[in-house]
Amino acid sequence: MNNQRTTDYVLLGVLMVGPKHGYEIRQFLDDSLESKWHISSSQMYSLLKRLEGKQLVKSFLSVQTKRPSKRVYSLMPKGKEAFLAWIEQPVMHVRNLRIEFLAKLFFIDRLCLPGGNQVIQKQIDALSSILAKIQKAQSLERLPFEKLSLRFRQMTIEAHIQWLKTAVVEFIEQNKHYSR
Amino acid sequence: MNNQRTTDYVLLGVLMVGPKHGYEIRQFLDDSLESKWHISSSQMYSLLKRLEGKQLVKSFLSVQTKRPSKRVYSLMPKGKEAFLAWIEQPVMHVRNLRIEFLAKLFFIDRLCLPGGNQVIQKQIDALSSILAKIQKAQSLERLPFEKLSLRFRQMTIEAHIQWLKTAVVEFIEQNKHYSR
DNA sequence: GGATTCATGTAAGAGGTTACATGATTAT
DNA sequence: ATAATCATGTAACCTCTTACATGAATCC
Repeated sequence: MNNQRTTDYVLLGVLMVGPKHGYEIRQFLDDSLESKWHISSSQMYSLLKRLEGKQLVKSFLSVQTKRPSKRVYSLMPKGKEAFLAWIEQPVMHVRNLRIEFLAKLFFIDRLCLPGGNQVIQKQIDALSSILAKIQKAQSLERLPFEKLSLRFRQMTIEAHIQWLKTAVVEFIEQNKHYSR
Repeated sequence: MNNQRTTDYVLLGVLMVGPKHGYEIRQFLDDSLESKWHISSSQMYSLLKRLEGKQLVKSFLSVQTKRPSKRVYSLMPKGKEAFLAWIEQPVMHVRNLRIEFLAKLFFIDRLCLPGGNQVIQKQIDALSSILAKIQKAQSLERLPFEKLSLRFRQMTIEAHIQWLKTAVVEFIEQNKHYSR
């Protein structure tokens, strides 16, 4: 239901580090994004093929003598563009914030991408505008159950915004020395 | 990705109100759970068949002269049991809390089920124990990114618990006159 | 000698979605 | 006349998962 192709972008992100074959991508994900991003290997292989079909990625077969041949994937310019565009665009479904936004922050950190503060700020703005709509709806709503439901969203989003603000302070400030 | 059969329970819940045919169930969901639970009609019809296969629900065909025949579904004892067991059991995936727990509260409200306070309290307890694990992990974690990730979960769960506490006060207290 | 690592996949299925088919009746 | 309502479904597709196949190499 899910993440409308976020997995694609995660794969592109892993290839931003450098060319890798499937098995290596999997290891990378297991090591670094372990708790945040799990992917079944069968799905990963099929996504890689699809990404190649879309020309976001290219591959060559590396034949080895003592190990099975492996197909090494690397980013195409179009893939890099798509990845960077994804990083900048705020997550619009609150439900996906944790998994998707954390993945973005992970790559900003790992790849030392510039503009991390802006990405976080954009996400704060996106959530703030959702929050404003909810608050408006709350003031009009009479039914107690609906109010309860709206308050759930309100309180959740407020917590997310608060967290994003701590992220600006602790995460990005700390990484200033990387990006300079 | 999703809700491991929560939809089944929502359908059972709708039938708790009384026997209904598919189209009516759909109308009920659109009217009452609109924003909280959307289901495509094709999926609904196939779920109803599956529920009947599991003996949670039974049906008969009601032939009409001026309208297409309709298949009217009603709850079997086994279905009622399964539904009530679902209501009592707390949601264990924080990600599903909003959609799934709100659905439970909706039915508690609509069906005037007793023990609403207990259901909320159980959910608070479940979240509190998840929170405790996260706090333990936080104290051991050194990597800044992992800490950030854990704090996201911590802050989200704290907001949910706070919300649940307001739910006890506003929602259930108000309904005391129903259940007595 | 047995388990694990390396490496890629296929097949089946779960749980959804959208688009479409059907066809009468009733409201505008 | 045409649009919406009533009523149930099929077909195709999407994303993702688990289970399984394969087979050499290396670790213990």
